Amino acid sequence: MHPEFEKYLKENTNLTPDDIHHISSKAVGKTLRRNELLLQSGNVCKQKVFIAKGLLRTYSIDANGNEHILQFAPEHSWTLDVESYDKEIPAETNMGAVEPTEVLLWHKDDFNNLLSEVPELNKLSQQIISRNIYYSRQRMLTTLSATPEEKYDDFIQRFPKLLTRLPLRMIASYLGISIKTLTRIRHNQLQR
Amino acid sequence: MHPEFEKYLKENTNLTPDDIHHISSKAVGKTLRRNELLLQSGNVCKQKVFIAKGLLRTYSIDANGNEHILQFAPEHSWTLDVESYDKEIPAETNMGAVEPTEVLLWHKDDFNNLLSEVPELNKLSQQIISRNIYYSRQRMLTTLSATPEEKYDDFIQRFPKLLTRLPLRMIASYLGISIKTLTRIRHNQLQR
DNA sequence: GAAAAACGTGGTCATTTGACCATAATCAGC
DNA sequence: GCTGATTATGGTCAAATGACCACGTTTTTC
Repeated sequence: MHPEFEKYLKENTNLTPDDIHHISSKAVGKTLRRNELLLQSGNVCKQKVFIAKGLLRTYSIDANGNEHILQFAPEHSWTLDVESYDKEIPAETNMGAVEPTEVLLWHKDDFNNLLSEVPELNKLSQQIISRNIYYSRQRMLTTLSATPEEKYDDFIQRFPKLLTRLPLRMIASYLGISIKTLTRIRHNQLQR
Repeated sequence: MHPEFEKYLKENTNLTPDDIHHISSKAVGKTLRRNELLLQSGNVCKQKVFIAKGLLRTYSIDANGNEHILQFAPEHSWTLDVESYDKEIPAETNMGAVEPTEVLLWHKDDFNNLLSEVPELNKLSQQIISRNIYYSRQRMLTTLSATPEEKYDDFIQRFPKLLTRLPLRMIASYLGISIKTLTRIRHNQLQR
């Protein structure tokens, strides 16, 4: 049904084939073109999103029109605007495709049913939440303590596969530094 | 038994007096002097912490000896090093008292038992986790997008009561700006 | 495959920021 | 209440950073 997703579950959980099909059967697939939005600021995030292929980003736009990227979600990861999803309030962020992307979507009600029907899915879900918490903390610490160059190096270490798929300005936006600073760093690193 | 804590639960949950006493009975109280550490980097965080009175901070020290503050936890809030607590691995952060502080501590096993025995406590716990997630996101966004002055103003708005209890250098450390920048901002704001 | 859009880099310059130091005021602890 | 430690502020200066602009290259898109 959704082969990439089933492969992901097979590799990352102890779910039975039956459960996998059950979960999979509640999902709706969607294809996004480059730059297409999956969630627009002001709308409520009503779905859990699994990225089967491609790359999404979550970002917000400030008063000066500058984008600030909160998250990248590549294939085999999940994303959503938690607060909007939980509280059913308008999102303050946008979610868009960095490159052509295929996602699976579950409506909140369906997913909640699955969570109570399938304990192993619940466990996976908790794991993902935990990992996000740990990483957010780490990211905050890096943001507070590292120099721009250290942030960039950390990014490369952590997301080596994203490096070539993202325009530099998005990396800069994710790291909270200007693109000028980033090209300067790259320039200096080439010298060595 | 622990009047501040019981007051907190009475005001913030629907727990029955019996449950409240039950939860309270598993807690151990501890008094911290100013600057005393509750958790030291390298040790495992084995307890959930409720602050009955006073103010804790969670911070890490970087290679240059600079402190970076991840969290302030004033009275009637909870804290812990999540990753260390969950995985039972050494913490990379310190937790110390900013001012004389009284805390309640629950050992992990005891707290887990309480969570399964008392559904309403579980609900509270989930709420607290959710709020932390929402706030972390917001903080990251502010950190990425705001000017130092905006960060400071945001801090005042969000934690008006902490302003007078914290040395400026800790606010600067929390905001990720130098104390020099902070005094400059304050100087400018006085002029107006 | 051609036109248009997006991208990475570099130059210049003004501004912001931080490091270091000194000083006066305030606070903590006995 | 006194003493020593901590704190907030300000000066100076160097370095880092960002805004703006231009240009050549690469990538999209139709």
